[in-house]
Amino acid sequence: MTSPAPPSLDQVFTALADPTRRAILSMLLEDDMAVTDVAEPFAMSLAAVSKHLGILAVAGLISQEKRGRVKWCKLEPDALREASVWMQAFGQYDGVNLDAFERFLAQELADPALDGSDVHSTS
Amino acid sequence: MTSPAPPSLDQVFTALADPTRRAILSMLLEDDMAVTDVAEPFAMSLAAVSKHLGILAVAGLISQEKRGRVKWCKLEPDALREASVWMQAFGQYDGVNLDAFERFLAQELADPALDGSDVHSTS
DNA sequence: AGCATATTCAACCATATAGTTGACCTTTTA
DNA sequence: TAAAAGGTCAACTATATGGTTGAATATGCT
Repeated sequence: MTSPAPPSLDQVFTALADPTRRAILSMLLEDDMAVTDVAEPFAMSLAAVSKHLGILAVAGLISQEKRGRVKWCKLEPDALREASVWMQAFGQYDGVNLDAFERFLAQELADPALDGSDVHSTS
Repeated sequence: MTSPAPPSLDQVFTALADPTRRAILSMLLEDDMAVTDVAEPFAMSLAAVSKHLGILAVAGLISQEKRGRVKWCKLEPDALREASVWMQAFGQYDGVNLDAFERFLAQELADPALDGSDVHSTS
């Protein structure tokens, strides 16, 4: 078998263009999941979700490892970095909202438990 | 005429998924260009390039202004901000809570002035 | 062994996308 | 005023995409 081609920007951006696939990535952000569990919240067939996962895998955004009869899906954030870097070339994001973003992250990472509904409250 | 809907992540990522459109963005990074000049290096019809530019415009990635018979195309890097920040959440911070992040993003995009940062500072 | 579970495969359908060509409208120029 | 230049529109074609269903393939359980 040939070694897999590195994911292209085409594949990464195409994968990200679908809201179902972005939702899947969000789910995998929290934890690794089996295909069936990924599919559960969606109003579409298991086969359809399986296809979406295949597209995400080809794009390098997730990896899939089969243990027993269960195929585990894992977020692979590295693939996003290439695309992110590409985008940075266009953004003069200097002052925009990265300051606010970093403050958000600081709070988020400091105390993920209290982010229920008042993300920006300081209380 | 209705005010244009703000570009969605769908539209931005879909626009970025095509190599021709990414090449166009690269060209516009250097300078504003007329439609005919944008089309010149591509081995496709002017109409096809015109369509690509329309897709980029709907995604908010470029703006188009008609002066005389010439329509000038200008890069609008701000539209990349939302998508880029969305990606950063995956690329760098494993533990980030996406629900909170989405709320942050919604507020940020709705009213950047409210977040207390010096949004337009020239670093 | 036999059945249930987890996942994919294959065939199919509807719609979207990227491209073409030729006609058309508007603006500039001779 | 007539012709050329800059773009878009409309109709069409081919292919890609996202979804379905039913059958097939493994693996695990009793």
